[in-house]
Amino acid sequence: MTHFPFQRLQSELASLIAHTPGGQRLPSEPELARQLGVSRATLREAMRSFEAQGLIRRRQGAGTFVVGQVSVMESGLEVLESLDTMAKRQNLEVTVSDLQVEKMFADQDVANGLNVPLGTRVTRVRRVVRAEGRPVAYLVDTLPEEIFRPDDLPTSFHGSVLDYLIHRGDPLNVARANITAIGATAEVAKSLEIQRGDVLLHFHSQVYDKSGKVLTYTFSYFIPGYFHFHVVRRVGNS
Amino acid sequence: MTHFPFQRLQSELASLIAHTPGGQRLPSEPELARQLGVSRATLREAMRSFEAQGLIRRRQGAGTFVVGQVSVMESGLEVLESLDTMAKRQNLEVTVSDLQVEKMFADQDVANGLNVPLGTRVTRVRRVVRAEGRPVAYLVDTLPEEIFRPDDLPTSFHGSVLDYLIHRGDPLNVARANITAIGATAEVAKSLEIQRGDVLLHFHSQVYDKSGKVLTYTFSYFIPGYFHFHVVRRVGNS
DNA sequence: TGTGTCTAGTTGTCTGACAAATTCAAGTGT
DNA sequence: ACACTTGAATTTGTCAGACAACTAGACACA
Repeated sequence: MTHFPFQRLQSELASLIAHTPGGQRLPSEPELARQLGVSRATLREAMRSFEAQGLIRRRQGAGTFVVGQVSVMESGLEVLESLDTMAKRQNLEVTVSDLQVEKMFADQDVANGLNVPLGTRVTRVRRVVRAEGRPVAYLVDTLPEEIFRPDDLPTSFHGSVLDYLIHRGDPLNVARANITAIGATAEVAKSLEIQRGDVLLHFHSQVYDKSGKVLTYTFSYFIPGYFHFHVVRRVGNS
Repeated sequence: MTHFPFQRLQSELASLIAHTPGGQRLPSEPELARQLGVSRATLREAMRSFEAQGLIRRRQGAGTFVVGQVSVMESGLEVLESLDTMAKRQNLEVTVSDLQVEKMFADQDVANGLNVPLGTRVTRVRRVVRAEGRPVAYLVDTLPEEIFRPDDLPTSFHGSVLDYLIHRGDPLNVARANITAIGATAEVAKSLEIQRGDVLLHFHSQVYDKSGKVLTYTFSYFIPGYFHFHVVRRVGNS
């Protein structure tokens, strides 16, 4: 039952990748196919699934490389803090790239997320967070323009909307984060320099002020392995 | 730059799948390849990545089907409750299959997770949770044998270790859950009837009693889309 | 009614080939 | 000595066609 080439192949490939140091090149596809006793087409289908898991990276003309893991960022989800402060707390070097700030009008999704009428003027901030030069997270914040106007950007703005609001003294209260796992969409894949469909941890969250109004509506995409998110759960004794 | 066949193909395939009702069959591979203007080999590589996202399912000899979403289970992570009570709270029908209870000795990972010496006698409970007949979660609980012995299983035991401990009156306190996204391993893929490498939400958690002792060490794997996990985060003003 | 068989259709895999991108060393000119 | 060009070798990306394995439905038969 389990002797389909594809499944056996995945098993052996997983082992090979696990036992190969990060950054090192795998044998070429024709060579690997010969060693594992399958055709190149079948091998490539299996490779595709490992690429989607972020375990390998293929470059035409160069070869297939095993990606190694790096230092992780640890965070308890009960506390709302930016990636930047999270990184600073752990003495990790992170940089921000592809910072974009733009005006737009609320579509249905944004209107729902921010709890504002359709077509409301909003500001959208996108950024890619990198650790050790590689993209590790992609963040998209959307705020009502009355909260955050692109024009009054301080020169010190480094991309963290949350840090900016806190520093500005806004009366933040709580955030609600929805957590799931997804495959990367085209837009996200491009920003994180991965393939469409690669596995990502996804937060979809809102920050409320003390009056219950939504201040920001945020999509966060994290490449697994670089982060350790945890949460403490209390027994529900109703 | 973006006109490589594979990327354009993924885009068009995503659209096709999104616009096809759940449960319906897609055109055959030769037919689709002809329509989209690519070879069948390239089409299959793209298909593989969508299968890994759980959007389609292929059956040799039958065809390729898009999987429709079903009702979701909603849960706040701050409260520790079993999947069963979560489902009952929402009037959802869930069933348990492949329930296995076995004795074993703690390996390095279990010893760390339970904070016990290597080789300690432990009990492991595995089960697959199904909604509407399809697997949606795979749970592996590991407990010291002094806490839970396979022999004293009540006949009413339906798989939830947590419910059992609570009902027995154990002084549970809190749980700590680590959250990440992973590709399915061979074992998990088999249990959840998916492909190795398919994207999953993964919890890796410990339940503590009031004295700080670890009662259970649990691995949970959730197929995305069936669950809505959320957590409330408070602003960290130290 | 039930059962086995046949057949057309579909996915799984293989083979061989060529295109496109990368790398690196040899060569060339200044 | 140094910068640049060229070209061959290597590697991944894509293609075409073929056959095997499997499925579902139609059909004949008891």
